[in-house]
Amino acid sequence: MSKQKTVSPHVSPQISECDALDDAPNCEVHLVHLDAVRQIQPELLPIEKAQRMADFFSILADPTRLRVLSALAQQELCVCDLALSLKMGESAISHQLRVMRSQRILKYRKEGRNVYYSLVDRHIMTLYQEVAAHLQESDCKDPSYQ
Amino acid sequence: MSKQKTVSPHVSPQISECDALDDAPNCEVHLVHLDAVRQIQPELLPIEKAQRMADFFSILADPTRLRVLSALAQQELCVCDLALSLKMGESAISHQLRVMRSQRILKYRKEGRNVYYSLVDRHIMTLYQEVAAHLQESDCKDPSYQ
DNA sequence: CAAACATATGAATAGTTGTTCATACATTGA
DNA sequence: TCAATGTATGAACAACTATTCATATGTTTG
Repeated sequence: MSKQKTVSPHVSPQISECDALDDAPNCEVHLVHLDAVRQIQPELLPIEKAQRMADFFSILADPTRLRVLSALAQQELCVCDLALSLKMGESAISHQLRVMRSQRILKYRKEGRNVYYSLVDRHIMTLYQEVAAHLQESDCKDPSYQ
Repeated sequence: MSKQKTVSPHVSPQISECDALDDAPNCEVHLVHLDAVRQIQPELLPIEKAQRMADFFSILADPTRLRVLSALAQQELCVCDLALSLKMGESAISHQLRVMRSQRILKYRKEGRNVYYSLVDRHIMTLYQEVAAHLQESDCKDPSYQ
């Protein structure tokens, strides 16, 4: 994660001459809604924060990791338990566990030659369940929500 | 999205001879916790569902899309407004809007030659805020939660 | 100590993603 | 109708991701 991509490497030429937005109202923009653009500006998620949030969501954007989480939501398990449960190689699982460890989603505990993983907290599961509910809804195409 | 990757194309050879897990307790596994593996099995997120959830989280796993959402959380905006706000090309924005439209996160409304986008509902923003809170917490490294 | 085992890690590969460029489509106004 | 404008889209490219294989590290047991 934390893809460290060059932050906006190419600003589009279409707007590059107009980047002094905050203090240059004499900008030669054609027909856009400058008032609206200025209004939302202060609440706009800054790039750095957006990147951190995206990194976090990226963790959950993988079916293998979600399945691991669904297993660990029930009880702590070691790598080979998880590999057997998901019918995947232990190396693949270990790699994914490291990803989740690095974002403080999982913690681990060594006991002999086994390493037992578990969830850091239930926060993730709340998200997990909310999205499950959301998907259920949109499957039913029920427009009555909100 | 919906990467249509071949569902578990290569089962690891380490466990391939042991895939009749549910009804073959005479499996020659070495030291794993077979009882635990069996316990969690019924609650394990199935691959297909995991894939759909992952697709959904993928939408939120991009800083540009998160920034677009933070803008549209305030008011509906047309493509060029968003492009100007984020200082990005209109094509890039349009591509991202399509992604979010396809997952029913955004809806749009045409008015003349402008297309105004807005959030389908506030559900997404709830997730957004929960993750923001989570990141705040883990920044502070406060272990008192849960 | 050596062998077996559990896990971790690095390199390599195939697949996916996001932006750009070029272009097409649709709407408006002259 | 033609030119200008706003948006959409396809192809191409670079960057990133997840799995696999091979190997390394550390632990237990004989």
